[in-house]
Amino acid sequence: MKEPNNTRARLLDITFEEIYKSGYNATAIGSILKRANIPKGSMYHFFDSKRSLVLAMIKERLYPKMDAFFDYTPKPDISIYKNFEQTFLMMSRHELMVMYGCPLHRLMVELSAVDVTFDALLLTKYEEMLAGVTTLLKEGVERGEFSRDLDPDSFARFLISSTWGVLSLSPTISSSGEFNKHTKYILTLLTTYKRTD
Amino acid sequence: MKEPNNTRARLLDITFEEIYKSGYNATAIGSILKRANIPKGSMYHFFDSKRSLVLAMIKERLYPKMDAFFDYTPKPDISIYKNFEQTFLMMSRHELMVMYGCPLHRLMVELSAVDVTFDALLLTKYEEMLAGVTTLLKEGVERGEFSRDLDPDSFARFLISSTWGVLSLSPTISSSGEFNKHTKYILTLLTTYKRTD
DNA sequence: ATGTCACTAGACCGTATGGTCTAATCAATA
DNA sequence: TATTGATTAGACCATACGGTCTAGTGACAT
Repeated sequence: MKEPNNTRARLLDITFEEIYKSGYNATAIGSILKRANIPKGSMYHFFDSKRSLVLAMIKERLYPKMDAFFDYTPKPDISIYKNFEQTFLMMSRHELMVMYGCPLHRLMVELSAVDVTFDALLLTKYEEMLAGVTTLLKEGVERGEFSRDLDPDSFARFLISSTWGVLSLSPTISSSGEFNKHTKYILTLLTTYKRTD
Repeated sequence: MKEPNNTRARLLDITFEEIYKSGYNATAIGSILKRANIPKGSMYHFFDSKRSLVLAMIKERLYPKMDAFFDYTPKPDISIYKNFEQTFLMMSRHELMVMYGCPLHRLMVELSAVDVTFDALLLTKYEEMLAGVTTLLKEGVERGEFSRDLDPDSFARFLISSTWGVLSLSPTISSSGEFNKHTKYILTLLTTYKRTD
């Protein structure tokens, strides 16, 4: 029996890395193939274009990674505030994230305005993240941890976009320390909505 | 007398627009020339490469525009808080900004990690902005408007990067309304540091 | 009138890139 | 052993792009 063919998998792995680091347009298909030691024929056997290779990479690598990383389920034994705190801590320890920013964001910025298919695909995940963060905040309000003045949806948008903002300055400016200060401000703002009565 | 030759100026104008909308790599030099109705020879008479054309555009168009737009001088008759509020209001009314984000940020994200010359040039302007916002916040602390707990430098970084973050989501997500909510959060956080004693 | 110099004009070139095509492998099955 | 179907291999092609080159053109100075 032929041993499991890992060409497609390796191709997706390396495509993820290259696109993450250099972006879509700046990454030549040839450089991916060279690094992966995979001939062109193989690639065009599995995918019919660079676009569909990257589309598959997004679905089969990027999204699973994000799903494994973020957990939007409110934990009964932990305050929602603490929950956010922990997630930010995890992010700050994720070297790639601090170094290259959020891969979803990078692709959105580069491709959303240009390609409808990418646009739709990437937006879906953004909305999923948004819904997740919103859920957590809603739960916080319902638990009475936060005041009803807190608008979960709009705060979630602020939280995500501002965090993408700092991360997008990497690697030029942003460092782990920079990110931690950012976290502090977000959490301070969140504290503003804590109920004290 | 020959009437003033505006070829170079027009070239820079259109280069600004095209690069702003599509980014550096995605903008072909040919498309700029076509739109401007300028032959290649003219362009290569004034500039020796695409890079130096864009470098000149940054210095002679982008930066002057930013200088004309932002004013970091603390006004004696207006509170620093009000000052920020007004600047955010101006930004929200700037359609291009809300639509395409901050051109400086876009170029930084695309080019900083790649090209040292761009990196240095763009970073300089970022640091200038940062210094400007920091100055305003420092003045606020010195006036006693804000508490000494406010760290001007780090808050300025947060303010800029988070604002770039929302703007970077345009045109897909961000709209004027979105931006206003962002402003609200930033100002709320700033209010946190207001001295009340 | 003529020469000069800044600028215009666009054909042309080399390279990089995405994508195609055909021939070889090779494991599984008949 | 022969056949088949999936996969590998890489030469090859078309195009787009940045950049070069040479020949004009026209205003101004002499």
